[in-house]
Amino acid sequence: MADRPEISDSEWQIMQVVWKEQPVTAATIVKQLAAENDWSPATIRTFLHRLVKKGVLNFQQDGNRYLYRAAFTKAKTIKQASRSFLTTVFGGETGPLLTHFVKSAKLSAEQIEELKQLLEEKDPK
Amino acid sequence: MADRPEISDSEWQIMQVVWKEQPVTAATIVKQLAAENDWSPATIRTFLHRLVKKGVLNFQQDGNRYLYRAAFTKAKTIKQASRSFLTTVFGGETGPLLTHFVKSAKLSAEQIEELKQLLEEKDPK
DNA sequence: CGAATTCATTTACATCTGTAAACATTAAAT
DNA sequence: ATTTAATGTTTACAGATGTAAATGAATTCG
Repeated sequence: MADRPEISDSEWQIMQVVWKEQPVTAATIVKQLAAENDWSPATIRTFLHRLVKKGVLNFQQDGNRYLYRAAFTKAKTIKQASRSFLTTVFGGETGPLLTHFVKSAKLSAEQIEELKQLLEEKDPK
Repeated sequence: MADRPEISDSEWQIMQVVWKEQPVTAATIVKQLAAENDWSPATIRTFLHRLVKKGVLNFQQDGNRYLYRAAFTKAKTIKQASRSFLTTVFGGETGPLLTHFVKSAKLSAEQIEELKQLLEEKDPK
């Protein structure tokens, strides 16, 4: 439906750790996600394998283990997922999406200010 | 992974029509989506069937066809999907999500104004 | 060096999705 | 009333996803 490599929900969790820690070993990812998600280490390794197969992760051998790296930037991947979500759930209408999230958000004064600033600078179209 | 009835991308398209037109027949949905998505009528009927089975759609018999109705409001369903997306892609951080969408959005002057207004009224937390 | 441990790869399997044809039932047309 | 058309139900099947054990290869410990 969406763009090239489709990343599932579980795989997103893996990727979040990868982007934060890369280059990263499977062991590190297991340490950070196994408990939190009640995943067995084998499950996490399966996800890593699939992500490599999908071309979302690259790796470099280091002794008997791999050092994984994201094949795409987090920004780029977020952009694709966001576009897809916008289309699917909000019919492509960013206005309503923003309204929804602004209403449901808990924002600090600084964040509110920053967003107002961004809106200020935005030229209407 | 997320909340109760999981709605797939294709199913979302069906639901968008249902919320707009309900009560609605399969024929109407076919008319609106078949061409656009290059789906055969049979495919659309499968989606309808699955949505009923998932409890996302209800129906009422009318002669030999069904009149479908959404079991949940669009607002409620959007809310769940949005929460899920926020968690998965933005790690639950609404601030960055808003920043992202504000930056990528094409907004009319009115929309910008409305959003600034909403932010204005928002008490920081 | 052999044993134990650590990784990655393969295999497994149920459920979900996308996609649609086959079948049965009901309504409409002749 | 019989055929035809419309509509829902069942069946099909490949690929994706969640979940994980079995297997094989490499490394480290004794």
